[in-house]
Amino acid sequence: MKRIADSTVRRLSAYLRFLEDFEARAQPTISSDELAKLGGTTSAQVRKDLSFFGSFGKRGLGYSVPELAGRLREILGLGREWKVVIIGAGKIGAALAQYRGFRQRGFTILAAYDSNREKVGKTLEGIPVRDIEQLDRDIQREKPDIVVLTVPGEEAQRVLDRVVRAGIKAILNFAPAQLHAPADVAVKTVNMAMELEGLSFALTNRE
Amino acid sequence: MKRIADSTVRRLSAYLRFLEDFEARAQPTISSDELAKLGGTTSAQVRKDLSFFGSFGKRGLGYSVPELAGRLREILGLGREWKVVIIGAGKIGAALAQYRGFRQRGFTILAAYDSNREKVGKTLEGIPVRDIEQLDRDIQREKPDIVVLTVPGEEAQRVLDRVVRAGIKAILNFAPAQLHAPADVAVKTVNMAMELEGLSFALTNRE
DNA sequence: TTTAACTTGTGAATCAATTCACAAGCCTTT
DNA sequence: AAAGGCTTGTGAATTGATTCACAAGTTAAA
Repeated sequence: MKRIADSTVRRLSAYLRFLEDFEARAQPTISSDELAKLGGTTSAQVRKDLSFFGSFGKRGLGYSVPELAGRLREILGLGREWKVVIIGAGKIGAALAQYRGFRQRGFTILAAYDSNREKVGKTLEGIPVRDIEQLDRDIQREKPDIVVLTVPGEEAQRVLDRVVRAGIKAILNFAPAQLHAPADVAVKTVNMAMELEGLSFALTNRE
Repeated sequence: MKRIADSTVRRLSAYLRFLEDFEARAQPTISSDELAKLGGTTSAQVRKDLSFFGSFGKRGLGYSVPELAGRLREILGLGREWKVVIIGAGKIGAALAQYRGFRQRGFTILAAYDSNREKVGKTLEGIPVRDIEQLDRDIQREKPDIVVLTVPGEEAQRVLDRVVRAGIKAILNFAPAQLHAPADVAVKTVNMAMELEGLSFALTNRE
């Protein structure tokens, strides 16, 4: 299969969100133009994005809302449960642990890990906090699919190396660090400082 | 000035991070190739990124670390203080309020706002939580530069419209919603669900 | 001085993403 | 059954980003 651009996947994700709204309101069909308006893009872009995966629409009519939603869930791999562990039981870890969007989309948080003995044994928004020491063992046993990193920047690469060695293939990183991973491991980084500096740049360089 | 791509600005931000490490270690110069390796890109990319803003290096030698760091701070608009308010004093708001990276880079959090009377009057990690009702008045008086949105998705657009009307030109959005704003308003959205679905896609569509 | 080893800055070339534009298909009305 | 109004799917064209490749400048050593 041809390599799909990251930007395309993000848009598919957005389309699915809109489709779910329409599903809830029982609207039967939607056109590429409607999806485009909602997503701030163009109808050609919407059709091109979908065309990488097949042709799901009816000329003259548009797309069946439930059918397209189903297809997108399939494409995005949302038909199954993904098991997630959070490493770092700080404020960000806590915020993520209570985030409903996780569960809603089939992401189950198994546990959080921390090295702080104060936190271990307690729960974080109902999720057990375990000792980081048992991480490797637990990965063997529970086979999580995704690791969310909310550790300090200095530790992020070390933890990443460790979970990659244990077989993890997908990482969502909130640590402010540039991480390096093998090509077969998907890493997404959310870097607040970078976003803020993007805004600072935009405010500074206005024509 | 020619339009600078978002990806370029993000890389500049990354380069600055590396330069600060080198500054701390008092290394006097650095080459585009070293920066590239750290940032997971190529030396040509580094030089091209910088070339949009001038020529800061010395052939045969590389870049003076403190000079280039200074230039990048200038380009990114980090020479001044940016005033930030957080709207939504929930878990994510709390996580952001305590995030040290903010202050470190000259972003001062003035206040958090919430509609929940329970929270108003208290503090969030040392930051006062104010009634959302006084937001417009406070924006007039304190003139914040950046608004961070951590409200529920359904409310995000309404709050955005409101702060835009009050004159805000930069918004960092954590609500899972597609926001629409006038062209002269910079909006950056951090959408956890989208990142997770990106990982789900990557795990699903592995060749 | 001359030479060798580096490294920048930048047009040109390539690669990638987006937009255009239109034939082809579907539905409704007459 | 024909016409009119929509809307898709997709090659082609365009626009944008990245990579190539090399002249030109710098330093250090001989």
